[in-house]
Amino acid sequence: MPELPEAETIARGLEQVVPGRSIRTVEVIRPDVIEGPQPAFSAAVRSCRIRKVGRRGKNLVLTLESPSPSLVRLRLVVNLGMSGRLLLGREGHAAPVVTHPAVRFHLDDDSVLVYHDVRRFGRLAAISEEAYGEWSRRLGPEPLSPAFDPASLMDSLQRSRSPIRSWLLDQAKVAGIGNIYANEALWHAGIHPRSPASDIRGESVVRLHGAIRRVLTDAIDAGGTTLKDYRTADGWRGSYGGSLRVYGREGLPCPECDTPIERGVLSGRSTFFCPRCQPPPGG
DNA sequence: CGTGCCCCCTGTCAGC
DNA sequence: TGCTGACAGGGGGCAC
Repeated sequence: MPELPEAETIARGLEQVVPGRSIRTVEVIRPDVIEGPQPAFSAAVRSCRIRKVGRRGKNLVLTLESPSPSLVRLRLVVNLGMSGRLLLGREGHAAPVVTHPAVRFHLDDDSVLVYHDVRRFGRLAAISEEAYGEWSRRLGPEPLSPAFDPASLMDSLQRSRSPIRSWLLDQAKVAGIGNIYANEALWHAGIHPRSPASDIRGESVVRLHGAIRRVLTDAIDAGGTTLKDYRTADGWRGSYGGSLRVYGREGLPCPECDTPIERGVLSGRSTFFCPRCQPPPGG
């Protein structure tokens, strides 16, 4: 669910308020969302000071500093899965959106950071800087960073025959794109979801690069897309849903040419496209 | 390196 | 009203 724009919105919201605060206690309500042994997780993060809240791909990354033995740095990586939320509230004044708390971080200023997850597909991991580096290296480039440019995108696309929609969902290729923004970017670029990655060349690569950036930045500006579960750290909904051109719009007219939007299934997941603006590969 | 298929889990909605 | 099946933003593992 939450993709890059949603994770970015949450990270920005938390970055404004939580750095400098310490974790007083950790309450693990649903141990299955913890990566690895839960006692080790709790012991690792307890008493840590939060230094920074960032993002890598769709994951939230909190940089923590342990007071003992000697200001050891570790990273709290939060993958929100399909229905995860990170909500900041006041102790004893849980927001009404908190119906399925999985982990509560009680901070030293009477606030609580709640990891909330109905389906519990999300995961929380407390890892060393070294392990974080290894994990991060396995992910593709950040699509909004200078490292992601048309030339390197073209290079990467040439090495795969995967349908482009599947290619975009592969976090090792580009980090942070999920099913909503993959479908949206392909519509903006005029590329069919089943087009083999290596068939995308020249001007199409430039259009795809631009479409990915445009869709992601516009979605960040809108605070993300709330279809159902996603909320900002303050519990607000994202408003990019009104800007979706094809996702979830089967049968509705294409905003560009009025042809009804079609829905297909690719690798078991829905894909939406305009059959006229996004001509199928090979015909 | 691909693909499809299954699983994790809960909630919602359409159809009967 | 209730039951059943399909489906949902993610990702990992499996066989082929």
